[in-house]
Amino acid sequence: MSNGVVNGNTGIESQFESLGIGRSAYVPPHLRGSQRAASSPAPPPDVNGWAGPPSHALPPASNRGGYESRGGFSDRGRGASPAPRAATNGWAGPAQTSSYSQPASRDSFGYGSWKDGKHVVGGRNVRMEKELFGDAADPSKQHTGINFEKYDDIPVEATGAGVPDPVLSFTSPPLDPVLLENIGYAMYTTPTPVQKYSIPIVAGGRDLMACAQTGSGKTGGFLFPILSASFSVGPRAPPEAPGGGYSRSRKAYPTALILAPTRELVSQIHEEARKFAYRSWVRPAVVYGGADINQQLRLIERGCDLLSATPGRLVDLIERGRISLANIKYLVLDEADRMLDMGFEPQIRRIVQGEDMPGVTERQTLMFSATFPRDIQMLAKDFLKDYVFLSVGRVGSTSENITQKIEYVEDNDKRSVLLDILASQNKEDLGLTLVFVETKRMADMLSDFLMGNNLPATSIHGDRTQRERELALQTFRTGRTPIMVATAVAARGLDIPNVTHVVNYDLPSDIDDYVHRIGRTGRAGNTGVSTAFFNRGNKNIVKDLVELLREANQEIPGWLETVAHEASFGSSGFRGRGGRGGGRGGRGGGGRDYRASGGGGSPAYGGGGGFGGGARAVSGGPSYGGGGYGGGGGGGGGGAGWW
DNA sequence: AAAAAAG
Repeated sequence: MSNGVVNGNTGIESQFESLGIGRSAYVPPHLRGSQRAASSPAPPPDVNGWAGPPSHALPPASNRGGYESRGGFSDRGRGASPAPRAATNGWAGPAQTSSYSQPASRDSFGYGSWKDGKHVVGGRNVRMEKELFGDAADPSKQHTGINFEKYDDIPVEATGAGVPDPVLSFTSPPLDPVLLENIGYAMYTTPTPVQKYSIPIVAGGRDLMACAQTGSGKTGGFLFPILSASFSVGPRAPPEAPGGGYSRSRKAYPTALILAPTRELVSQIHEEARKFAYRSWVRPAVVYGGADINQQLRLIERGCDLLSATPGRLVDLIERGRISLANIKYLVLDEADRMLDMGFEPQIRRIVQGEDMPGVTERQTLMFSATFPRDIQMLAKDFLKDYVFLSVGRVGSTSENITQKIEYVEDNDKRSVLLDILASQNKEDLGLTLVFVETKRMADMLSDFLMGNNLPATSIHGDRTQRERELALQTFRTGRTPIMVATAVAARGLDIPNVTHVVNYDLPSDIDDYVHRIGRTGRAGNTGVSTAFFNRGNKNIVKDLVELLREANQEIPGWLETVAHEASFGSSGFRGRGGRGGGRGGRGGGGRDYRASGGGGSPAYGGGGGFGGGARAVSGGPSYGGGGYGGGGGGGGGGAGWW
C-alpha cells in the first residue's frame, strides 16, 4: 500500500506552471498537467475510489505500490510528450491484463498497443489518471453532480430506415471493456439520450445526422462508439505503406477525424478523447491554428489515430504532406451549421471530397448540428449514406434549471448595473460568471473596466492570441479570474463546469445564440442564473425571446410582453407570422428529418413549408432571407409602438 | 453588423 504518499501541495507553484506563468515554454492546453505531475504527489488512496467499477475493472491503482514516489516519472522539461515513455518502474501488481506479458515495453502504463491482431491494454498509471480524470484537488476536470434524471427528460426522436433500439446503460457489448473502464473513471454512470441512440447506431455501421447541442452528451455520443469499435477492431494499415506494413514516413494516417469550428472546441474534444483512449492503442492528436505548427507536427509523429482539427490547420498539414486521410474510417463534423456559418464549407468539402479521404461508402460519417437548414441538408446528402436522423431537444431552455432574468438597461447604464450584479453575488456565490458582449472591442474595454474596479476578470475573443485565449479559459476554469468577458467565440460548445451566472451584457440578434450562451450555465442538470440586458437595440430578438421564456416556464416581465406584442404587431402587417423563419416547434428540438415527410421530389432543396412548426430550416423562404434576420421589423409602421 | 478561422 502506498502509505508514504503525501497529499496537498498542488499549490501555487504548480498552478503557475500549468498556467505557463514563470516558465518560458508555452504549454498548450492539451499538454498541461503532465508537467505539473512531476512536482505534484500521488493522490491519496481513496481518490480513485469512484463508485461502482465495472466488474472487470482492475483494483484501484493506488493498491499497486506507490511507484510514483520513486520519482522515476519526471516528465519535466520541454515538450512534456504524451507519447509512451519507457517504463522504468514496473509495478508489482497482479497480471490481470495481457499487457503484463510485456511489462517493460513503451506501451505500458497508460498506453496500450496493437500487436499480432490483439489489443494489448496498457497498465494503469496513477499520475495519468489524475491528470486525465481529475480528482478532489482538481475538480475542474470532473463532471460532478451530473443530474442524470434531467437528461431523461430530454426528448429524442430517431428516424430513418431500420433504426436500432437505444441502449439503456453502458455495457459490454456493445461497448469495449476498456472503454467501459475509462467511462467509469470519468464517473459517467448513465448514457445521455444522445448516447443511448448513437452507440448502437454507430456500432451498427450506420451514418448519423444528429441535431443536438453540446451539453447533451454529444461528444461522448461520437467518441464512445468510435473508440469502442477502434479498440476491438484495431488499426487499419495505411494503404500506401510499402510492403503492407507501417512505413516509417513522417506522414500520419489517422483512422478517425473530428472537425469542429473553434480552436477551443477542438481542444476540448481532444481532452475528452484522451480520457477515453486511456490505456488503449489509440493515440489521440489535435491540430488547430494559432499554435506552433512544429510542435503539433512533433506530437502528430508520436501518434495520430484519432485527430481533432479545425479545418484551416488541417488543410495546411495536408498540403505539407504530413497528414493523409486515406485511412479514415470515421469522420465526424461537429457543430456543422456553425462551420458553414463561418465560411468553412469550401475547406470542409476539400477535406472530405478533394483529398484522399475514402468515399462515403468506405467510411462512417457522423454529423452534428444545432439546426438543420438547407445547406446542412445538402452537406448531409453529399457526405452521408442512408443515415439515421436523430433529433434531440434542448437541455437548457426547456428545462427549468436555468433562471432567466431580463432587465431593461440602457447602453449607458450597462456598466454600473453589471457592477451591481457582480457586487451583490460576490458574497455568497463562489461560482463563475460569464459575460457576453457583441464585439471584440467591447470585450477588451469591459474587462479592463472590471479589472479597474478590482474585479478579477479576463476576456476571450478572436483578436487575442491563442495563448491569451487559452490562458483566459484556464484562469476562468480554475477560478483565478471568476469573471470572463467573451464574444461569440465562447458562446457554443465550451463545457466549463461551475459557471453559475451568464450575463448577456449585449443580447445577440439570434435566439439560437442566446440559447447557446445561457447554456454555458446550468450544465448537466445543475442550476444556473442568466441575466440579459435588454433595450431598444434588441428588438429583433424580442419575439423569439418571449416565446423561449414561456416555453421554459420563466417569468416574463410585463414590459417585455408589451414590446414583443408591439414588435410582432408592427411587422405582421406584411410578414404573416412575423419574426423570423416561422418560429420554432413546440419543444425546441434541433430540427426535423426532411426525408420522413415525403412531399415528392428533390427533398434536398427543402421544397417548402410543409412541416408545421419544425426547424426553421424547413420553413418557407431562404434561410437568411426575409428580413427576419436583423433588419426588417421596425420601419414598417410601428410608429405608435412602445419605443 | 460582428465574429471565427491559415499565416
